[in-house]
Amino acid sequence: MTSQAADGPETVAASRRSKITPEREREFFGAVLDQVRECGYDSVTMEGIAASTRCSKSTLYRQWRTKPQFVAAALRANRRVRFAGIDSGSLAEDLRLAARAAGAWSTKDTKLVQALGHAVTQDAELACALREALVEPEIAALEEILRRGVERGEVPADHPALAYIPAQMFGVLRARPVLEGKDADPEYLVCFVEAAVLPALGLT
Amino acid sequence: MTSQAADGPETVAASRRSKITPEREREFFGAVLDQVRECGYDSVTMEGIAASTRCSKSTLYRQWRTKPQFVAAALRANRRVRFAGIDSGSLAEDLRLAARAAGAWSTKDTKLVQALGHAVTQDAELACALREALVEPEIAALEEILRRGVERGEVPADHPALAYIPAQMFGVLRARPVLEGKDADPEYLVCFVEAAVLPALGLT
DNA sequence: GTGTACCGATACGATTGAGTATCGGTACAC
DNA sequence: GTGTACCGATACTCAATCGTATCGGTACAC
Repeated sequence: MTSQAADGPETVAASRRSKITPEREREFFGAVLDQVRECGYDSVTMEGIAASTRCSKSTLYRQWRTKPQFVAAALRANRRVRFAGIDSGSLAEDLRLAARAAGAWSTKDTKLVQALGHAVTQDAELACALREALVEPEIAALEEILRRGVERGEVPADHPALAYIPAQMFGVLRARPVLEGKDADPEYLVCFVEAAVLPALGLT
Repeated sequence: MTSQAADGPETVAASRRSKITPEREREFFGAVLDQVRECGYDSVTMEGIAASTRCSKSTLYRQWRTKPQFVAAALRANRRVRFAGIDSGSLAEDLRLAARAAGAWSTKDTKLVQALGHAVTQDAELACALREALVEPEIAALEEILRRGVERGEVPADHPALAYIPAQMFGVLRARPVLEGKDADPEYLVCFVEAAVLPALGLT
């Protein structure tokens, strides 16, 4: 809040460039993502965000030039690795843990992907931000889990099912709400891993 | 099949109730679905459809009361079972055939689902039409395939992987474009079935 | 105390699209 | 020939939203 007074020579400009604190920014970002999840990208309005965060439209347009840029910034700021730090020493257990973690985020993430699904085809920056925020980090983490399993010799490196695991996890996560009207909760995903993924890999 | 929709105070209506022939109607429906796939639901305008089919907005509003009703009608008219008639006598082969068929439709279907993904949460009729057109028929057909396999004794009725097969097929279909930027073509899906689905079921 | 720079409120311009209304033209029934 | 009912064109109403501009207020620098 009080200026980070240990900056460079241009401290004045740097510290007072914007009066919007990181907390305040997170508020904006949280509001816009909530709105997107709830109403869809097209239905979100800058006026609505301004009203719900009790700031003015001017502020939003001053900080971020346009609506897609604003949403993209919110996505990037929300970037997080859902299953970081999973490393139990066993591939099967890692996959179960990953399933559980993915299930825990499933409601919010799926809604976001769903809501942005189309907007993404119209704005390249938005598409990029979505990939960076919700797709690539998780896929990379999953591949890392698989890589370690291979390295430990739990499964052969050229096992044909390996390549499909990320798509399976991702797909089932997104598909269940459509098919069954229920979110893919942790239990569902763990059962899926045990019933389909592990057997396909030849694990227990 | 005949163009008679919901409207008839009986009468000679059968012959001249609407001058719109079934062919003409298919033109409208084709145009609107193409537009939806290409630009998304929100970006589709009744004016645009009218212009691209060289009819007048009045005609569209006379036949279908509102935009969502129009799109829903188009979806229902487009209803088709992608893998009807698959029955090779072997579960593994049936699943391969289903994968091939699903892959063949994947580009158009996935775009449609993607484009309507959000609109569907705002209009119940649209949601219903989408389910009826692109989700339920295929799931039902797939379950029928599985049922026959169970009946033939190829796989036990309570095999835990069975329940996840529809979600997997559907999910992988929708997930690949997001993860790899490529459509899930028939070869990809067949490989998936052979690498992951059949092994999980304990089929060669 | 004075200046600067950002904030919030609000008004504004411009565009766009849904849905309605009007009107002339025309195919078919009788 | 006359009537009916639908079609296409077009003008219109109404509402929403993007993005800009204006203006007063205020926190901080000096």
